[in-house]
Amino acid sequence: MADNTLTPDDTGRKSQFAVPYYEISYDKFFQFGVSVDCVVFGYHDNRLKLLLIKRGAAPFKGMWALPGDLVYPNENIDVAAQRTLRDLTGIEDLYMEQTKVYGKVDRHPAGRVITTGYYSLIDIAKHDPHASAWADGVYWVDLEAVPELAFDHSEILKDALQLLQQRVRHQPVGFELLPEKFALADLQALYEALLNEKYDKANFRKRILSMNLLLSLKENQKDVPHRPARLYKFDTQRYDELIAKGFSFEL
Amino acid sequence: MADNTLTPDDTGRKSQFAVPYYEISYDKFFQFGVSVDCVVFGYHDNRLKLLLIKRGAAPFKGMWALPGDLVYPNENIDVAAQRTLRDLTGIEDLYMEQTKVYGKVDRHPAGRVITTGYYSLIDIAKHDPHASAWADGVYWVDLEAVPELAFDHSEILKDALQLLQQRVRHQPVGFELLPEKFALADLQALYEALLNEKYDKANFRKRILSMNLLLSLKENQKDVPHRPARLYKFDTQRYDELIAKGFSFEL
DNA sequence: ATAACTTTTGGTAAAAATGACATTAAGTAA
DNA sequence: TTACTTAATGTCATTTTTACCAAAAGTTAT
Repeated sequence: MADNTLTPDDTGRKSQFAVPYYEISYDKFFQFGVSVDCVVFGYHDNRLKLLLIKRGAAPFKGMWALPGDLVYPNENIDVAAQRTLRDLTGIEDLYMEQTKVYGKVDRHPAGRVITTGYYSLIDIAKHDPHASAWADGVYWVDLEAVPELAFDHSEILKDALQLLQQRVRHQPVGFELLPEKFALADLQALYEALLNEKYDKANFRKRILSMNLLLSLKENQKDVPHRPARLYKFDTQRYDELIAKGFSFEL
Repeated sequence: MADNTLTPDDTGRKSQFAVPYYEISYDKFFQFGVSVDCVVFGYHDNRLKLLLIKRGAAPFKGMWALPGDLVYPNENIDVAAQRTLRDLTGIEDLYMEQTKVYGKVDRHPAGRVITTGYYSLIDIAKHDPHASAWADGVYWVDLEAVPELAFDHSEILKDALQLLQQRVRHQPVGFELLPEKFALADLQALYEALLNEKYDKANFRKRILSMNLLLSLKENQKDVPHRPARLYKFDTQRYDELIAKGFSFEL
């Protein structure tokens, strides 16, 4: 727990390692809990969704929260983020990226806990999350309908959303949210949903195709009540080549 | 210190708060040290510089390192970053922004310490750093000449540099590095140094001025052996207005 | 089979942004 | 006054972006 009576001078500490560090007790400084919180975005039915849990225990029992957990003292934090999501939802090997650190003194009622936000994108169809022991359940919630969250999770979400929009514009991350095979109109609808903008269909097509990042498949849409569109898939290999040459994706 | 014999199962812990959190001892989880490390960029003589300290004590005694320190248990981490820089260099109220968290288990020889990187930009002429108690000294080092750093600070620097270039392109942060009043050629030289590119002088001028973010002063350069250029200053108010209208800076 | 309909797909022309370069202006130094 | 240096402005060709049109290709209803 955080010692709220400690002030910087109470330690009598003048400098970090003025004498060999192993001769000094820095116990006062080694009292932090560290956690990770995952902001997982999904996409379905033309809408952006967020993976949330309903807290089954105090504090904030009954409130919605981001999936997160404390980090073990012998665990890398990036690994902890992966583990948290796996334990909670069964989802493995997800691309995750740090957003920010949240380190206010009283952000957690159980003591001094600093947390790192991670954001991730997945194709909902591929992953059916299941509830874990300590959450009543895990749900995909429409982003528009997300209520106030536990802890400072609303702030974490806000920052992650901002990063997402950044990334979507400058890296081809949008493809993470789509099935392997997709039509250009699907991709356009996704970008329009993510960025709250409208694009001309013909021009969007030209822009995307001119990047040479999509492989045209010999396959069309099925079960659509009109002319089916050609399906494409993202060309990872080509993307890596282009990046190596200094290409930078811009929408 | 980190307990390296602890494994996730040793705690017998199944869920974060399955019973009220205050009835459980989570001591095992509250053993982290937390630190901040500052990547401070400065600009002088057309060259980008980095603020470094020479470590006066173990570990990594004698090596170059980023200015950084442990966070107090009752101190917000953003505040800790400001304090560290103030104690070390006398520089106050600096604009600082988080870069990333570094949370590998064995990144610090004194125990389990996770650190947050902060980057900042300053006009060197305005700030003369002075040595503190626990560092031999604080120096501006030419970025090209930065050697291998202590801890994982080289990695922190690499990430901060990447973020800097990002920011420079998409936000008008470059102005932080220049004096209040500057000529367009100064600004151009700065951007060329930051981004390793060359611009056409006339076109750079048009591009920048068309953004309407600079106030033309009724004042010229002094002591130059040729026609002195008009001085400008950054129009913060106008920038805020534009941002409010959804304008986004792009170089 | 054909017509009506819907969406894909390929194209074109105007407008806008970019980039290369030339010219003029305004100061300093001899 | 002249030479010199850099600032500042202007022009123009090229490329990129945008708006919009029309043909093509499938589906559904008749």
